[in-house]
Amino acid sequence: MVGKRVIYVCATDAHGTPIEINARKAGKDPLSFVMENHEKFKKVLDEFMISVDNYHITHSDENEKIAVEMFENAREKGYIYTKEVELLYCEKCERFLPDRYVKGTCPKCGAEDQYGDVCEKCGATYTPFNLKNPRCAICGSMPVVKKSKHYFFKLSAFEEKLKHWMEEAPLQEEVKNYIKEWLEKGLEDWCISRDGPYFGFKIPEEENKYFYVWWDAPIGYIASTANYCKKAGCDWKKIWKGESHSIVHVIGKDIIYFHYLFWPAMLMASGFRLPDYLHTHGFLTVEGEKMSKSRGTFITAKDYLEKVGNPEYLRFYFAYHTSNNITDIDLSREAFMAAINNVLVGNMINFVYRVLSFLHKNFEGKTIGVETYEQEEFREVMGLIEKARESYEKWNIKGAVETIDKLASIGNSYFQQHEPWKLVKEDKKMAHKVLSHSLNLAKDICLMLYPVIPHTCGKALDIMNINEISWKLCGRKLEEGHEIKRPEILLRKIEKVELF
RNA sequence: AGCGGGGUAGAGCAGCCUGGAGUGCUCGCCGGGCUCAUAACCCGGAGGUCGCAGGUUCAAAUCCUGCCCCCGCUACCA
Repeated sequence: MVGKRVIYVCATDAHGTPIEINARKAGKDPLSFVMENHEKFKKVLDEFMISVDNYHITHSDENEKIAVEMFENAREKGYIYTKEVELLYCEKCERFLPDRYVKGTCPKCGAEDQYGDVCEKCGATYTPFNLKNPRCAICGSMPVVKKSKHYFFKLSAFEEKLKHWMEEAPLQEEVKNYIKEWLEKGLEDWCISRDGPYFGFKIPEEENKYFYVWWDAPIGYIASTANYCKKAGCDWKKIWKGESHSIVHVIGKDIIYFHYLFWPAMLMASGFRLPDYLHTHGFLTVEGEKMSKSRGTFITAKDYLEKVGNPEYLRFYFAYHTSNNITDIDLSREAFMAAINNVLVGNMINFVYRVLSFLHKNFEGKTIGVETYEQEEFREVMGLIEKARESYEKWNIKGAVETIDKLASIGNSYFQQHEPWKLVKEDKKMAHKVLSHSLNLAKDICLMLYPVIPHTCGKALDIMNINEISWKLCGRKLEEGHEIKRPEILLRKIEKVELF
C-alpha cells in the first residue's frame, strides 16, 4: 500500500518425531498425514484472507536440496562434527526416545508422570537419565541406555558474532534481554541429527540418520522463496544473499532461540545474509488461561469459522490487541464482543455508513469540492494518518487501529456538531460541504483499515468508487462531483458468541 | 531454583529508558443530548494508596534494594 513490493512466504512445518508418531497412531504414513494438514492450513489461510504469496511445505525438493547444501557448506568450513552420545532407547518401539517421550518420577520432588527434561510440579530441570522409574511415553516399557553417533553444529563458534548482531540489530528489547541469557551462559553446540524412525530428510552418506526438524524448518523460508521465484521468475539467491531485499521473520515467543541464535548461526555458517528484523509476538490465551482441550477452550481456526463465522471479526480483534511486544493476548467473550460491536461496528464502520447513507439520500451521492483537513475540527487528522502509518511500520498494529478509531471519533464528533440533518433543511450547501468533508475522512479510514479487514473496507471503497488501494490517497481530497454508489450495510454486530 | 516478561480505575492497555501534580487511550458504568446512522452517534461525570516495603531526590508510576503474586523459558518436544 505504501509502494513497497512484498513477497510473503510461509510453509507447513512437516518434520519431526511427533508427526511421525501421530501419523502412525492415525494409521497413516507421515507424508500423507502431513499433506492432509498442509491442505487444511492452506484452506484456513484462504478463508481468513491471509494473502501469502507462496505457501510451501518443508518436505519439498527445494528444501531438501538447500538443507543438504547448507549442511555440506557448513561441514566444509569445519562447523559440523560427529560425536557418540548416550541416549534412552525403547526396545519395544525400536526407537531412541526424545526427552519429551520419556516419562517418570521427578528426582527432586517425587512428582509422578513428569517429562524427561523438566518437572512441571517443582520446575526442576534434569536429564532423562536422572528420572526415577523412566518409561517410554509411547508404550510404557522401561527404556535402556544406548549409544549413537550424532552430528553437531558448532554453535559455540558463533558466539561473538551473534552477540555483535544482537547489539547492532534493531530487535525488540525484551527479546534481546531474553537471548542475552544464552549468550552470557555460553553457547553449547547443537545436535542436528536424529536416528530413525524419523520423518525428515536423510543425512548424506548415512543409512538411518535424519536432519533434526529444526535444521530444515527455517530453511523452509528460503525454500519457499525459491519455489516462489521459480513461478515468478526471480532469483532467490539474490534475495537471500544480496542486499536487494529486507528479510523479516514473524514468529511466536516459543521459538525465539531457534530464530535468534541457531538460525542466524546457520546462515552465517553457509554464507547467507542475516534477517533485518524479527517480529516476535506472545501467545493467545482464552478467558485468561492457556488454551486447554479439557477445559473446552482449545479453539482452532476452523472452530471459529463454524461458531462465529466472519473471519474479519477475528482479524480485527487480533489487530486491535497486537502491539509491538511479546505480551500474550487474551481472547475473551466479553472483550471480543466489545471490540467488534462498540469499536469496529459501532464507531468506525458506523461512521462510514452514516456518511455514505446520508450523502446518497440527500445529494444523489455526489460531493462538492472541499479543501480537506484545513478547518479546526480536522487539525489533528494529517498527523494521525502519519501516525497510523508509522505504527504499522513498527509492527504496532494496535497503535494503528487505535489511531484509525480516533479518526472515526473525530468524524462522528464533526458530524454531530454540524448536524447536517438539520442543515439540509436550512442551508443545503453547507450540509453538502459537511458531507463532502466527511466522505473524505471515511475514505481515508477505509484505506487505512484495509489491511485489517480487506473485505469490508474493499466493499466500502467500491461503493465510494475508489478503485486504487494505495496509502498515497490518504489525506487527498476527492474531486468535485465525485459520485458514490448506492450504499449497503457494511458489517453487522455480533448477537452472541458461543466460541467455548 | 535460575533467567526473561508483567503487576497502573470494574476490564484491557499506554506512560517508565531520558524523574516534575495520576497524565492518557479503549471498553464498561452513571447523567444529559441528538435522531442522519446498524438501540448506532455526541457532550459531561464518577471511579486509581501506579503489587508491597524501604532507599536516593526539592520531587518517584518512572531510578536503586528487598519481598510477594501472575505468565513464559531453561537448550535432543516442536
